[in-house]
Amino acid sequence: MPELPEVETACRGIRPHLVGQRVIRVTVRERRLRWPIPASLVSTLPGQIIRAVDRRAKYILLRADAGTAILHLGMSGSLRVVPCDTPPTKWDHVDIALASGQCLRLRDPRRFGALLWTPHDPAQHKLLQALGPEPFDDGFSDEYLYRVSRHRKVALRDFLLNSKNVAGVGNIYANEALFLAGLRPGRAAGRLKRDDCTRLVDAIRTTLTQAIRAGGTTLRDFQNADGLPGYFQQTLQVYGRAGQPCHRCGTPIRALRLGQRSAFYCPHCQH
DNA sequence: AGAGGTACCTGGCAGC
DNA sequence: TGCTGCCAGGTACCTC
Repeated sequence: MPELPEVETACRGIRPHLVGQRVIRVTVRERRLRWPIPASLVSTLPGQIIRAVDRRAKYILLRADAGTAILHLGMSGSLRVVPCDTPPTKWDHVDIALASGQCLRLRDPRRFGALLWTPHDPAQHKLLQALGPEPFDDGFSDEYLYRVSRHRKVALRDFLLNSKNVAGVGNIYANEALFLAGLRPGRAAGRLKRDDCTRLVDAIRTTLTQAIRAGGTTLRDFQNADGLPGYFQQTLQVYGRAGQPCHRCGTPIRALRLGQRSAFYCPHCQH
C-alpha cells in the first residue's frame, strides 16, 4: 500500500487533527511490529503536545518537545483519526489518544510497519540518517542522478527503489516513472545518459505529484485518514498491467522479474 | 563498495 | 466451500 504519495496523503490527513493537541495516552495492543514498540514511547509521549507532523521518505514524524515518534507503515499499515471509543479491529495495534477525544489509530495487518521513539534529532536516527534526497528537493537533480548512477550495474528499477539514491520511491511509482521517462526497468543505471537523467527526474516528480493529487493509489485496501480510497490506480500506465495494451501505443505491457519483485514496461515506448 | 538473496508477517486471490 | 500455493506496496541485514 504505502509509497511516498500514500504516506504524504496520510500525513496531510492526520496533521490538522494532531498539531497542537496534547497526547492523553498511548494504548498498545500489539507491540510486535517490525521492531517492538519501545516502552520509552509509551512512557514519554503522554502529556506531550504534538508540535508538527512531518514526512521524510516513507517515515512519518510526530514531533513533540521531548522527542519524536517515528512511524512507518510498512506494506500494509494505515492511519485513521477516529473517536477514542470506536471499537478496534484485531489489526488496530496502537491508539494515540488526544485531548480532543479523537485518537490516531495505527492499523497494520502484516506488522511490517514500525513505531519508534527518539529523544534526539530524528534526522540523525539510524533509519533516516543514510537516506538520499527527497524527490522534490533541489538536491535531487539530473546532475545528482547522473553522478550517483555512474558505474552502477544495478537495474534502474532497483536503483530507484534504493532509498540511498532517492527517498520514498517504491515499486509502483518506480515503474510508472520509468514508463514516463521512456526507460526500461531492467536497464543498468550506469548506462543512463545525461538527458535520460533529466527526463527521469522530471518523470519521478510528475508521477508522484499526480499520485499525491489523486490521494494515492488504492491497491486492495489503502485508505486515507478519513477512510477514503486513493484514485491513482485509475491512471496507472504499466504497473500490474501485464498483457494489457499500452495506453500510448497499444503494445502489450510486459512483466519482468527483477530479483524477487515484478517490474512492468512497454517494449515499444521504453528503451 | 556493490550486488543479490533472505527475513520479517498476514491477507487476498486464483486455481483446483 | 475449502484447500494450496502464490503474490503483495518495504527495507534492514546478511553473504559473496
